[in-house]
Amino acid sequence: MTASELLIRTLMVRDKLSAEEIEALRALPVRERAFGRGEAIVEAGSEPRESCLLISGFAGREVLLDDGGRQITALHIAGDFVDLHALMLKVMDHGVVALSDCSCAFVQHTALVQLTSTHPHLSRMLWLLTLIDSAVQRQWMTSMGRRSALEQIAHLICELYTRMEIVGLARGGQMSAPLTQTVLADALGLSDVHINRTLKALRQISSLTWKAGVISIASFDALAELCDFDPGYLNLVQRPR
Amino acid sequence: MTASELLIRTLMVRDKLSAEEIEALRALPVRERAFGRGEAIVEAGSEPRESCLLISGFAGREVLLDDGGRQITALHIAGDFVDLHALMLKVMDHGVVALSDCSCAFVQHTALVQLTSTHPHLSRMLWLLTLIDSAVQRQWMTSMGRRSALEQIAHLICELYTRMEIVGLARGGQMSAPLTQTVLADALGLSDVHINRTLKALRQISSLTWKAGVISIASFDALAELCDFDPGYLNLVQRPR
DNA sequence: CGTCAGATTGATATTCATCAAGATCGGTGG
DNA sequence: CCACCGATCTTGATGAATATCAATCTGACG
Repeated sequence: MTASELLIRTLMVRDKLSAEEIEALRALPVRERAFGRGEAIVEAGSEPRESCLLISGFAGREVLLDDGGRQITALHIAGDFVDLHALMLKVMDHGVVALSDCSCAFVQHTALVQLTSTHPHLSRMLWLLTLIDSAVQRQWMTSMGRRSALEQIAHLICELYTRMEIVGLARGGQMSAPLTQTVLADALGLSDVHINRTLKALRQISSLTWKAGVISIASFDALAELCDFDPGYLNLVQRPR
Repeated sequence: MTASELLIRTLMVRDKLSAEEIEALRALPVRERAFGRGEAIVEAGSEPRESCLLISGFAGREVLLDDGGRQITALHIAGDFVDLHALMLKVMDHGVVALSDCSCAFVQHTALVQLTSTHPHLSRMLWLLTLIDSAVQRQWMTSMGRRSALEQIAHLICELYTRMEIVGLARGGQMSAPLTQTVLADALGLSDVHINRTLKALRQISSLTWKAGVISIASFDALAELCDFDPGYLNLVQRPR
């Protein structure tokens, strides 16, 4: 699927778009580029002149520390407008990295600013996307601060599954998730060893499988129950915005 | 200071505003209201029709869990447009609570939407404010996941001091911070007992004082050094946005 | 067959939570 | 003015959660 169609679909999950708006999105000029796993898509400290929409693969935002530690603050999947932030922030306070092989579409900031000027509603919709990112961050913080490692992992899996399902990348309790346990550790703020052990425990109590980059969930509801997952924060409802 | 002047100042830290834009902001109709400490400013699950700008006092965003736990995901001070999120998200996935006595200004969503339609640049500036919130969240996540409790507290103090200084509420190493240790614990994802002990350690190694709601920092630089604080993420620079 | 990244496991140390008990302090009613 | 009260801060003792260090195991792949 092309970048604009992906974006249109992502937006239409949250609100109706007029034919004219859809046209405007289709008219956005994009430059496509592939990244290998581990490659930096946007460097921390840089000042990008374009924003990146993820067409396929997994990407993450990361903050790196002096001592070599890193915190992944967000995971992104196909259809996510990964780097709208740079549009307003100008200087990247974090990096975006490919967690699997990725295909990206870049849109010039000038084109996006133009779009926000001529289409206030689309402007709000893009704003909305970043606000949903914020809501996801709130849930991650809640997990890190107040949920057990087990619940934390379960919650992340529920979130990922829900998001993947929306874009047609998950179904029947199965989804591809080519994430290393170390990546998971950096995302959840835990050590990789602890992730390994907790994952083992989770497999045992919830008949869940995570092998060769594929997660299989026996019962999503049971998993959601376990970690008190409520998808409301993902804003998967059409509403005038 | 009035709500609009506060907002104008907050925005002008990040970009220049035209006289006409300043006029438009001044013309925003606001309704003011006071809240006592502990009072809910915006209820989780509600669907506000107006957004809240903090005129004075401290407020927090909080996510509550089944088991009675809570995670505070953001702290807000005078000048912060606390609840722009509701403008797009419609349903609150979290609550906003007064952490001290607060004075708030509410702006109707209809007025804000109107503003975003007629003033694309102001629209982007409001968007920017929420993106800065996001950047702050990233730092908090980094602290929670990868910094020690000591560094985490130090980092929060550095951030708060920097933000307070901008709006003229801190100077000479002193600022008012009427926050309970329990509030701090809920914000950092730690237990209140642990906060107490770590705070004691921090007082000893960095000649810092926190008494009767007033924080005194002997050397900001030393504190910043301790936790690797870099204010870049707060976007305290004027730039065309 | 060797290599390498990732997963797994064991042993041990550290950090942090929990439970319980004072201590401090501002406010309040008598 | 004083006794009391509740909220907050403080401290100690103990246990659970998690990190760290060090091997070993597995599987893909040249």
